[in-house]
Amino acid sequence: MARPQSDRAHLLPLIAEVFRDHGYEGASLNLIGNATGLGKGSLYHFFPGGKEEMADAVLSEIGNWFEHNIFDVLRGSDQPEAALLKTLDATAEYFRSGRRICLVGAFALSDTRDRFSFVLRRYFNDWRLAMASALERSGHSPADAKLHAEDAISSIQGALVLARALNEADVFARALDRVRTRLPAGRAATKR
Amino acid sequence: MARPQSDRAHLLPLIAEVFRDHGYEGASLNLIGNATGLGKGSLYHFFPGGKEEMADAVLSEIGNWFEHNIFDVLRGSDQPEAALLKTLDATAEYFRSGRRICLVGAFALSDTRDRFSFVLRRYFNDWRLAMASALERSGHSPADAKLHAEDAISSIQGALVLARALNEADVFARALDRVRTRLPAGRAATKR
DNA sequence: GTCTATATGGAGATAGAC
DNA sequence: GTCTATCTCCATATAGAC
Repeated sequence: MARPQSDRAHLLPLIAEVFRDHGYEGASLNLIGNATGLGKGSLYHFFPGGKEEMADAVLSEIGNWFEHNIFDVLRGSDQPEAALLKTLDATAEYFRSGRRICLVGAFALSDTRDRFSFVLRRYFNDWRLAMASALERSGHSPADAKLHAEDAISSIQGALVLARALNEADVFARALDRVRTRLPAGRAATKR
Repeated sequence: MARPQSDRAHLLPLIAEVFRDHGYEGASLNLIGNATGLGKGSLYHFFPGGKEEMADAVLSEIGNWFEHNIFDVLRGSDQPEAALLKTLDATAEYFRSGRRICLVGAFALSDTRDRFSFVLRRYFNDWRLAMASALERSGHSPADAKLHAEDAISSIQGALVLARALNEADVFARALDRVRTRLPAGRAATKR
């Protein structure tokens, strides 16, 4: 099973994990080399732009994953409430139930923020829009849907911070339970 | 007005701001020197342990600020609901209504996590305990109080992430409004 | 207490053999 | 494609004059 030439896709999850563990600045090429089993020469063969191109590629892959597995599901489903619950499960799995941080969120709080600001903004904005779209179709007003989406996403992000700081992954599970509980309330609010 | 010898307290807010802007790794001694107007020699005079001691001192000062202005108020007040609202206002002011990040949260997501894990853990745990204490005295059950406190703190932290990533400070204001709205609900829940 | 060298290490990045 | 030098730069940290 010959690998296509210049196929760097299989490296991205490995590099992403180094970024998650050490941050952008802390992820040295030595660490990335260890994680991938490649020397610097090979790394620059795959990523001529160096570390910045690696981070770009990693962020792009993360964006694509969410696009396909979360955002598209939220936007496309004709059963928006089922889609919301399904994507929350997928989100929990992605973040390993609170044992894995959100690289995009971490980059937003670090000094890499300016470098990647466009991508960070798009990631969270797309997430908010997609979730709001599902909430609208489940009966919320547009304004209400946006607020609930924002609430859900910041609850998730905050829980990842707190779970990591306290070293209590359960914090994330409890936060996700609250998100699930609050979401369906929107339909009732509209019908009330 | 002679400054006491070896008084490094006035440096801490300046150094804290550099850490907030550039992260621990990104905050070089050159940047810190520029921010404080001191050369490296002077910096090592005040902080013989170098950058790590600076970060320790900064985290310690932040911890003290929250201890006095937030945690003590929450624990000590005989008007717990007023204390909750008052400390939320103080929190909003501290984070400049979403334009300033939480250094402790940022450290929790970066590779400095291990180095400062004890302090990070204590900060968030004390916050949770203090808020839960006030919530209990306002009528929540102990378990319920802990959950509500955890919810409030992760909402705040997540909103700081989101506000920074989206470059929309309003996200933080809206999150804090939701926190305020949810808190008093606890008493009703207990009486129900 | 402040500064200007300076030491030393590791970072990102490149060159070129294989 | 992969590797091993090697380059250059900037980081932390130190020494010692003033």
